[in-house]
Amino acid sequence: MSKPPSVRDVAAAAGVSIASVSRVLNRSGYVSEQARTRVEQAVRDTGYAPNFSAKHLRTGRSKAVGLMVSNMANPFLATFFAATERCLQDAGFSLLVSSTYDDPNREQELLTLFESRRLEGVIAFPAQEGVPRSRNPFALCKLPLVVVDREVDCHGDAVFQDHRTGVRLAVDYLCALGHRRIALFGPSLGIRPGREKLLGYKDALAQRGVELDERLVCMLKSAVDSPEEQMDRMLRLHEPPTALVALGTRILSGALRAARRTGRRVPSDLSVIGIGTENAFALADPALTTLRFNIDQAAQAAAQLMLERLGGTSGPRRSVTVPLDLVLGESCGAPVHRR
Amino acid sequence: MSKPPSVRDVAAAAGVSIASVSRVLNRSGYVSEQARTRVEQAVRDTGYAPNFSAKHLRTGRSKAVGLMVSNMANPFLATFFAATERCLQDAGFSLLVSSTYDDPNREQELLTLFESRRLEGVIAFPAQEGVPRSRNPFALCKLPLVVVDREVDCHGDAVFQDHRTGVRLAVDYLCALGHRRIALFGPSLGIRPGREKLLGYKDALAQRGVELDERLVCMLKSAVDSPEEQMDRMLRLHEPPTALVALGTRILSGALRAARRTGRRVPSDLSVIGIGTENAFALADPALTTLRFNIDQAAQAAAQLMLERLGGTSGPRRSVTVPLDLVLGESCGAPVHRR
DNA sequence: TGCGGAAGGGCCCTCCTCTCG
DNA sequence: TCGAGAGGAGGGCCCTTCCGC
Repeated sequence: MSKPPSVRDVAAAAGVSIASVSRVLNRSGYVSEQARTRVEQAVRDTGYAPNFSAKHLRTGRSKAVGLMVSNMANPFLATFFAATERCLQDAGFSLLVSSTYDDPNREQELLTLFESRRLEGVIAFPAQEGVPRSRNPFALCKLPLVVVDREVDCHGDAVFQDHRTGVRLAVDYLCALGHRRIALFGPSLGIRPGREKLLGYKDALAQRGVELDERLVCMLKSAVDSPEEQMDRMLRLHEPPTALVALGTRILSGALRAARRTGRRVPSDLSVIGIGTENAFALADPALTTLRFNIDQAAQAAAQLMLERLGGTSGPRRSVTVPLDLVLGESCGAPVHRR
Repeated sequence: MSKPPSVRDVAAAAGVSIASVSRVLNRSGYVSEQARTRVEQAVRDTGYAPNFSAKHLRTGRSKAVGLMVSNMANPFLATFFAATERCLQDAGFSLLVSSTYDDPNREQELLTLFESRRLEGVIAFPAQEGVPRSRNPFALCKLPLVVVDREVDCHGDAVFQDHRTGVRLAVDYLCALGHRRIALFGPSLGIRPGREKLLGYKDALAQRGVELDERLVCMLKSAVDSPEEQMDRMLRLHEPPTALVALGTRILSGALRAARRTGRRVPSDLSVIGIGTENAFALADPALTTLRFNIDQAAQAAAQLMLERLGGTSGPRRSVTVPLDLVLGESCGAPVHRR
């Protein structure tokens, strides 16, 4: 457990001053060819690795960015992380990641930790929207910030996914197949993705002249809400839905379970559209028609915005919107009228 | 963009010396009640957050651990990460995570980065086994190390999943249902999980007195290998398999596609067992009988081993083995003889 | 031009001093 | 007079960079 070598050790081994070692390592200033080779040899001999913390203290740059998500077990977030890392590592940045489990206290703590570690910026999926600026840790945080898929009143740049257009396309597709009774299941209206999805649903119905039936809409309020029970309820309506747009993985499997219990088959009795990452539905049979996230695009946009800020770009908030794609499978067909 | 406040600023604001500020913050030494409250107030007023890098430089502890995985988009690894983080954060450690995409060069670079950042330890899923010690970056790395699910010749502690017993249980279950022709699809034999799985398969067959037919075994060599084609081949055998053990998500969906093309139904014509995390197969219909990873257990074991080493435990390598559970669904039944 | 000396960045901790009972 | 509690001064962790030879 001996201490790792420092510049001093390298300088001694190479027979030069520590200043020269630093010059060689950072390729700055004038160094003779001879000194350079001796230093390089000494670095290898001693197994020297420069101490990032000391460097940080001196230069003021930690070369690290924080990523704050609700839960890394969520495949969307995990994939987003992987893609973000790929973008940032070429610029020499490391990524410190942490899950908040949507706990505002944890968000607060984490931002404090990020500030303590003097990270250079933060990319975040905040848990809440509508928190007044004065009590909003994100607004209070002075670090460069990129907020993804949330409307938060703060200085940060923003990346949005175009849930609204995505859902509009999906519902429009079902209308085109002849459906008029289309059930919508989605996440909470408390955050942007849920609100935008509902808007997209309404857009499509309005455009097609289909009347909105509130009984076919279920935007879940908590993780405890049961999509299965809600679907049960809808299927017992006088005019039950002939199509299902289920905008969440857990939501979809719950709703489908209810549908199966009534003996309905996909797509003959019920057309179904889901949402997710590329691999989420590999097992579905028949292949599921899906709204697909463009995760790489979103992550690249976030990383790009961050890198530009870190590079010194100033100016007002910017925002980037990334589309959702409708990928056709075999889970949708024309509606059949039952009695 | 003014510089963040330092202990000096806090000391000035509180009207005490720097040493007293430090004593309050680290609750060490004697501080009067009055001084304490003044310092605490000054910390709030100035928005002071101690500089981790400076602290690290001074104390020699970075309070951070590295995690190296092949690809965070893999749900198993993402869930493992989340669980590891939960264990380490209570002890005040941050986690620096990175994906290597199974590139040994990247592994090497990453270990160098971890050493530069003076991380206190590394938890890793190395890409390769059998690399001689002298050229193995993990053996050469001097940091405390925990290796997960790989047999690597190095000083690190180890966490293993008991693939062998898990697969033995799964195959034995199929044998008990009457199956004798059981197809096995698995990952490469190049790393431990693949080897152990094959051993478990052989264990069960031997125990049940079923002869091993090599034509029913397909351990994929690369991500390009097509499980679909291999399953096709098996289904054209004179005595095709009546059951399928597919030990990978992509593997399973490929093999199932081939089976469906021949008109086989699950479980009447083909019994199926998969492997994965809790949520992986929520959509499968019928519910899939699954070998389930105990990810939390594995992550806790890895974190625990690491924390003990960081706490100063010395001594020889230790290893922990975590079981896989067989979770019954409705995808298995008695075999039907076709002609 | 090429090199070395030295300062300084934020923090912790080891001394040391001072005060009061 | 002495000892215990409280706080101040300063060195050094490792690195970069400004100066000056």
